Amino acid sequence: MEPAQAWALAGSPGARGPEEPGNLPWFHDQVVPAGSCSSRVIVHLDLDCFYAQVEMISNPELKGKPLGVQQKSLVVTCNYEARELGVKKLMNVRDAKEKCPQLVLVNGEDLTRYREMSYRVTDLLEEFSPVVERLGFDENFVDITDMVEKRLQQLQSDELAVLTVSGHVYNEQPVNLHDVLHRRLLIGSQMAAEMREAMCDRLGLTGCAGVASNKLLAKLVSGVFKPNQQTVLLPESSQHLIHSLKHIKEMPGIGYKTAKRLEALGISSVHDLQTFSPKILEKELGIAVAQRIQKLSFGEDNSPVTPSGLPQSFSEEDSFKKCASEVEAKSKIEELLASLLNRVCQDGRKPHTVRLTIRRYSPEKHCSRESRQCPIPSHVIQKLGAGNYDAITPMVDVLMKLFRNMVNVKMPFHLTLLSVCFCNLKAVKTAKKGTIDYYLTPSSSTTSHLGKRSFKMKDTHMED
DNA sequence: TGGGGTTAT
DNA sequence: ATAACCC
Repeated sequence: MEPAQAWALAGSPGARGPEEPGNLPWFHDQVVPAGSCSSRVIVHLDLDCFYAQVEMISNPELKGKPLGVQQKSLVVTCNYEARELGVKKLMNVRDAKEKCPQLVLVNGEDLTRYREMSYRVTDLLEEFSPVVERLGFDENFVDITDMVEKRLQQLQSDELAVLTVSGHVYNEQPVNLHDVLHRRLLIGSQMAAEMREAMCDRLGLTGCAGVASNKLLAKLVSGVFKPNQQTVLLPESSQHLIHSLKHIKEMPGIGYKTAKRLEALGISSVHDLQTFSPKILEKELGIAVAQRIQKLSFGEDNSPVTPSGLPQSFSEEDSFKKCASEVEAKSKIEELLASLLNRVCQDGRKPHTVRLTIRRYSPEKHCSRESRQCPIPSHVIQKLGAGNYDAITPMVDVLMKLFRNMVNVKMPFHLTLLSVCFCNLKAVKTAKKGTIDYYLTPSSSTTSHLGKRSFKMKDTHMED
């Protein structure tokens, strides 16, 4: 944990800082009436090399050694010991071994344990505020505006005077305790520290946090001090933060494609994007993208933290060098399906749509995927859940129809990826107590709903 | 380049 | 159904 920073008190009487407004007495509330300003406090939490951390928890003997997590021929992530020896994320296994012959590799193609730990993190954060948005398996946004406001109201004026930051302040900007926005962000930094401490104490995980007034800035600032540290951004430093990006591709929300198109327009820096003609940008990218990314370039992002809740889809995929026959494809699809049925069973909800995705081999060309989807026949949906053994054969039949719809099996083909996705998940009707349905519904008594992420109990005798 | 996810069109 | 984005 970082030591309390000396400049946390830089806004005390006598210290420099932004000029005090008028003749306001110390700690007099500012002109912005409570509750009437729409400024938010957002925290972004980002676990350190998440897969590697999970592996080190699974097998503590790996701790202290350079560790990489391998999927196929890639080291998808690695711990900090490995990074110090030159291993990078998404590095080829051959290059990684060459750089670091002592590198220990574990296979990370099965995401089950990562997914489970990921949801434990989200669940923990939801104890602080229900407004938690997941981003991948290892990042979460939390909107703590309301909690911060409540804590500030509780504070007495003598406590306000000694309010301190937890962790770093971006750009070493002095804190002004007279500024209500600063006060709120400091409380936010303390709550972020509490979240990180809870993650460490209860799950054994370390990570970074960023606290700012919107998602974009919180995410950008969370990565400033790594690993296992946190940073708060005060509003006066937001321009400094966004201009610290060396290229617009580093802006979250500007991906590979958009960056390429912007580059074709001569836009490569944040400043280029800020000053580019909005009209021309709208014509090139469409009004929606143009307006959104140009706002991003100023550090403006009004997108809400959208609670993720339960997942919208479950998918499993496998990539390989070559799949060129229908029987081969069928056996791979059966494998993917077996794992998926287990997951769907545990979730408790039922998918109403299934999708099959393939990637065809093509030399050089950027890999594009094709997919076909269809409703799951209702009689198959009903077979989902219990042992789901009766569901597998009809599901494979459905999937092979989708397969033959995409791939002409009478012609030679060469696939490099297969993926099966269950989506359009619907809650299983829960029969009301006392009704006829309650006593006739077969699955309701084996479903346990302990909070949001319910699960199916393993076959146990049914009482009650 | 893996094995996932989301939203917009 | 695809394309873009995120990790």
